[in-house]
Amino acid sequence: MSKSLISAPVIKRLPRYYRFLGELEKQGFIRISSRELSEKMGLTASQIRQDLNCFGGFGQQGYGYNVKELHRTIGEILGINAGNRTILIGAGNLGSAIASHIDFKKRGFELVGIFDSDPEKTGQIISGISVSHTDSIEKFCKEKNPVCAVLCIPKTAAQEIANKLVTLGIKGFWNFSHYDLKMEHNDSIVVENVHLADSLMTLAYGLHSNAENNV
Amino acid sequence: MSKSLISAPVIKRLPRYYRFLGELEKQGFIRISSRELSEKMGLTASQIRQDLNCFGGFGQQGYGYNVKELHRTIGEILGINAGNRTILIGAGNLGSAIASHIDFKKRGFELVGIFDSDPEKTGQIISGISVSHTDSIEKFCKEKNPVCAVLCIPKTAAQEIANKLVTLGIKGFWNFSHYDLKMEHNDSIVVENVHLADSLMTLAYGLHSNAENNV
DNA sequence: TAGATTGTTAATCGATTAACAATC
DNA sequence: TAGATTGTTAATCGATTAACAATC
Repeated sequence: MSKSLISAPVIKRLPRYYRFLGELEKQGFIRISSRELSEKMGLTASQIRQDLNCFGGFGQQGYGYNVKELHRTIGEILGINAGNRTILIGAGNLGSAIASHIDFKKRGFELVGIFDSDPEKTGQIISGISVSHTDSIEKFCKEKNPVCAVLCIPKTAAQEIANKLVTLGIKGFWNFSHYDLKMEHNDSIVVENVHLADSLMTLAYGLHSNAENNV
Repeated sequence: MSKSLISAPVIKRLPRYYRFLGELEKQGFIRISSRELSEKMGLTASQIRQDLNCFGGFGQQGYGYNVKELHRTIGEILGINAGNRTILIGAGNLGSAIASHIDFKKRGFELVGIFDSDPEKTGQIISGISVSHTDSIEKFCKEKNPVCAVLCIPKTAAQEIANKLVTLGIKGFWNFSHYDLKMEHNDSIVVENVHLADSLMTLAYGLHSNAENNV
């Protein structure tokens, strides 16, 4: 068990801090105060200090934070160097795009296998990896022990495949299947659901409500 | 102006309600109580009743909610039938996948144009639409008046293109560019940032923190 | 040292949950 | 009618913001 002691809102903000600090480092910033960073990010300085202090005192009174050091530290906290071995299931439009477009290495992952149930896709090379048939997942997992799976499959198949993958040792899911995976009674499995359609509908609401109010 | 009176957490939950109700409708449910729905969705019944009552009293005491009717109503609230004319900029891996994979129609959008700065891409057909060169965006907007833009371009180009699109009448952005668009002093523009890399890093954190705690 | 800015505690704000009267 | 379940108000909880003493 042992749920993280850090609250979800804080964790969700970490990648954004990481992103901004990386940018600042590139731009040559050596140090930055919580106030300066808060203005750039559109947060309060208080929140930044509270957030960072969940993990330790990374700043220095009267000086601020060392940009490079803080960037590196947050990367460490996020697990940027974990190299989690990862498989991707479903080499359709979206799956292929995710495989090619996302820099897994930079985010703490290593893409080691791509699978699809369509025999026509088998053998295709995506992002330097040859697509295998889903039938071979079990064998692959036993040999290579991946810990993470990206699901780019229809929602009807998602839960079943996820359950099977858990028995094969998968500990984390990046789920694009328009379905909320349920991993009941199993706190050791982490799931990140990406609901692109939900995101788009939130945008629809924004446009709709603005239009209604003649903004 | 006129910021929505509904809080962001509520709005973000609407698409999920919509999804679950659609599923229930398909499964033949005629009515459902807040308690029953709360169990299926992993929320409290209180929250569901509070959320729905932001928009009106859709239920009936002693009975619950009519599934079909509630589904339809939430769709209406989200603006599922708005048919927002939409252009997509950046026909790379991700852009093409989004264009093909997302059912824009079903979410209140109509994809009417795809643009890329690479002349090699011009003329390619993606999701039934011929890719045009970005140089022609201005002309296109003046003729077709799209209201929404999907940005699948590198982060370095995002802000500049977005600014230009705003002058051409674009009111909403679905932004995949790994960059937080800033539309200052302009409440009439809505932005939905999709940070796939941030999502992946949140997953990295989950795996990392679980591993640390020997879960 | 004086000035700046953190780390941290206390106050506020907002969101979630609980309770219950209204009512189908 | 009696039972069920809503709509809504009140209580609680947690997250954000403000304040300030500690300290570089």
